[in-house]
Amino acid sequence: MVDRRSRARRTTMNDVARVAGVSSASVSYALTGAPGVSDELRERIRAIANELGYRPSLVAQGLKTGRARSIGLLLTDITNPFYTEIAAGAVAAAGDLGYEVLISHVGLGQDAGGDDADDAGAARLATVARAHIDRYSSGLLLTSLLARDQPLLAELRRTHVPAVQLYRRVPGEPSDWVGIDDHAAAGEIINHLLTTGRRHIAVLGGQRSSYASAAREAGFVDALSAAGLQPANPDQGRWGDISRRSGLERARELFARGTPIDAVACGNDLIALGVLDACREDGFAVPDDVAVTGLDDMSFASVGPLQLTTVTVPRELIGRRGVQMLFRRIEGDSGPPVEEVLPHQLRPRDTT
Amino acid sequence: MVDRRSRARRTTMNDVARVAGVSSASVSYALTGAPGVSDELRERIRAIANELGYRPSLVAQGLKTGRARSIGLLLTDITNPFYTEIAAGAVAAAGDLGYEVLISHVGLGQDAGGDDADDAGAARLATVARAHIDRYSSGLLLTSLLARDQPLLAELRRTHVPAVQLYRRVPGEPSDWVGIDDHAAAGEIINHLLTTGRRHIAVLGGQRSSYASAAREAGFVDALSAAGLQPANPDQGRWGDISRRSGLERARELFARGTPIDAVACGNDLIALGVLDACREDGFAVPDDVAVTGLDDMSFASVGPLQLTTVTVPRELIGRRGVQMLFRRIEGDSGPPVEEVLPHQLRPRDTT
DNA sequence: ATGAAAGCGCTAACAC
DNA sequence: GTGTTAGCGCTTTCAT
Repeated sequence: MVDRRSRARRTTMNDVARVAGVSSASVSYALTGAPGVSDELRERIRAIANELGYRPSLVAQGLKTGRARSIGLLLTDITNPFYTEIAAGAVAAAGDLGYEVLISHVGLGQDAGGDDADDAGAARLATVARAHIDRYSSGLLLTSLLARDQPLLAELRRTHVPAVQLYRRVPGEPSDWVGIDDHAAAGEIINHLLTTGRRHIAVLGGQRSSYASAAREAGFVDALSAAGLQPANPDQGRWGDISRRSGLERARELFARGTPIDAVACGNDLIALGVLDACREDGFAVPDDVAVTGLDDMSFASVGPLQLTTVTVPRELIGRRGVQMLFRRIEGDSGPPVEEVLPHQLRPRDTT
Repeated sequence: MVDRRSRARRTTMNDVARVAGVSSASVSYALTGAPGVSDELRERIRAIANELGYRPSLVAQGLKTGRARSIGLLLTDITNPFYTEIAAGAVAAAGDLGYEVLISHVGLGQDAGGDDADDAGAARLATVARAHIDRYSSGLLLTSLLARDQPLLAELRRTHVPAVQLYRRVPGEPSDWVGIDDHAAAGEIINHLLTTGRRHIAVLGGQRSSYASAAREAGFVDALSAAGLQPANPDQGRWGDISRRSGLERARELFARGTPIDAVACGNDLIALGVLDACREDGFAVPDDVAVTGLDDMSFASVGPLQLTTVTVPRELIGRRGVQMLFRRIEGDSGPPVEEVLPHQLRPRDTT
């Protein structure tokens, strides 16, 4: 085996036991703090373990206990700063609880491609999730779930794998979730746009099968309706990926179509940045010719000359609360699903 | 045990063997594709495994083989888009090779705080690295190493844990590395600034103990010297964290000091964004009053009105190559350390 | 207070 | 071609 040759053998609990002249059970007791050894022996064993540079094998421990003492955080796109800010919060909170967070970048397929065409995305996500489970992950933090991921969530529930959804959620699944009131947030954006005199507002949302995106779209449309208006662009143009590229491409189309437009309300910040790219490309002045709004307030939404009007959400807190909710489940709480709505706030800046 | 109660028992290889009426060895052979079973039996076993929803325990596999078939990617700050773009490349490349990438956000201490004061940072990094090792990670991808992390690198070498350094590197350690020619890149920035008529150039670099930051600082200074100039700010003002906050704070100080300055050359993009924030705050026009340059070309360095002059580096490729280099080592290659210098390119944009 | 021993679920000799 | 078996390094009864 390549292994045994290339890798120096680890110091094991048995090595420690041998040197200390005790059984491995005593070593286990001593090191884990369990009762069963005298303080004196405990100290002696600790010293020897230390001396030998012993570190317990988390793999053996995991196999024995069935738990890895780690939680998995699945990121659809690690390149999206909004989610990495959530991740930072999650890691900090888990650290406080003595757990590790192992992050996976799911990649391709999820936020890309058509709305339903990509079962590949669902499959990939499920594969990554199962890999964490097969490593005996104590629980899963899921971001960016789409309707098509419902079977995965159901599987997790059936197999009693603790999981909480962050930000996005699959409707109808009895699962814990932390996020914001997307419908309200979107409404506030529209009202702000209305207040500043905009009337020809195009809507560039996320994926139709994303609950959050759908809620935002509805929030945009409803607020517009309340003012006797409707989006300046047709329904099918309103859905797409929540990426900068998609924002750019859809804005180009929108501008090329020549429909009169004085604002673009985007489903998230990334889309809005793409729209800003398109404005620059096509020579539209923001906000004079056209206003642009985002939603999320990721940190790069406001940098120097770039000052996107958006809705800020407590990113770190989402991560922290998610971890705490997950912990309840890991510890055995089997109460009804908790859905926690965190506060958001409109951030008017320079693009409106 | 909370475990066994709350979690349905997994289907094991033994379950499959029992149902198939064969030994677990045959199941193992059948499923791993090893010889030792007839095609017929193999198929039957596969079908049953499938039927039962059997998935091998990666933990048991790991304990047995000593390898987890996963690689660990340590990110100092998952919130820094430059590194997440590298991460995306690494994940893609590892996927091609049938490995998983488990990402850790090291957090606090690393890129924050003083230069040496924070041994806490080194300790935290080492802890995270060891956690991966104790999970039998096949190898480690390390980013953002500082001089103080040399002991960790030495430990990895001693214990034969394959590791490659991405972008930053600890000098003097015989370890694989992929990155760019920092000194040259910094020089090109200065020459560009000089060409556009700037003469009072302040330098806002990264940490003194970061090899890359030091090389860049030297590149800045050397290019300035070649033109008979020197940085407009004193040496001690040139070092700091590679964060937006640090850029903002140091720029404020710089501007407050009142030294005549017509350009700020930053050690990376994040610092430059902070400087841009300060310019906006203090009413400095960019580039008319002052030019600002970055280094890295992370994707958010150019968005709509934000068009930072910087040096672009092949981010995804760094991740990909890193994984490939790591693989050589995992497969047993024990040749001399490889240092791969990837191309970079000046990207003049609107801040100069 | 301490030790012996039985697994956790898998792989890899080694028998047959 | 197929089965038996001995661990991998731990935790945890159960004896002593």
